[in-house]
Amino acid sequence: MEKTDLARFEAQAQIMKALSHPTRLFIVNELANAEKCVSELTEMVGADTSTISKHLTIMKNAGIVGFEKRGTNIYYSLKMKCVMNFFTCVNKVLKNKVESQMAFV
Amino acid sequence: MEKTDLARFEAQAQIMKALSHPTRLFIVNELANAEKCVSELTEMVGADTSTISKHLTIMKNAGIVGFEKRGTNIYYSLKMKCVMNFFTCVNKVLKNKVESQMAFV
DNA sequence: CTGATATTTGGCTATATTACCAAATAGCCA
DNA sequence: TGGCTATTTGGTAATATAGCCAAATATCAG
Repeated sequence: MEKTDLARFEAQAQIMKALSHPTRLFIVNELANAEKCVSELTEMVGADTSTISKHLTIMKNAGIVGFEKRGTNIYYSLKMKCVMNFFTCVNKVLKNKVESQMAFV
Repeated sequence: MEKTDLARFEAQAQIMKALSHPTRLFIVNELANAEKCVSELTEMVGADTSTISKHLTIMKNAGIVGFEKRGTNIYYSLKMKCVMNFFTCVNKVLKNKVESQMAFV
């Protein structure tokens, strides 16, 4: 594998990794509808504020979400809109998996 | 978060996770061109055979790749074709990241 | 400035992932 | 059968990730 290719795959993998956690996927789905502040997301998820903050930092660093400070709140929004199309693709794979499991019944 | 939603996000996260490693992304890209057996991929990556085998198992379980046994070889192929579109999306994010870093120079 | 709220950061523990080596398994051919 | 090649599986050590608590930081209202 070429060195430049490796660097590209590592960069891509970092973005994929930032999308590889149930809570972060939940957040992405929420932000697809509307921007939300940390406390709103915290309440929706039902975890510690610091946990949500860290999840948001990971996605912020990956370039998936953006943020805007308004007063004491920080509003996060979905920057990577195209990720929503991919979920359709992922759901297709899940559907196939379910069907192939059905075949054994 | 609803219980059924959580289950869906967990399932999606598992697929994303299976795509969150540079070596696995390399393999996906190779398999997009043509099916390959484990030893071919092993040579291309330059890692231990068992390492590649485990990467392939992860993607097989996620439903990302399929396989076919022919003689002593096992040929892996890309099942989740739509993932290739997503790489375009991921590369857009990377491009934005590079540009926003340039802004500081 | 003080107190109250919102968010991030540091520290710690538990768990998960990765890579390599060694050994097991499977198919093929002499 | 016995040996050869291809692949998977088990074991282990190093590293990364996730969650919570406590503490730090920032903004606002009085």
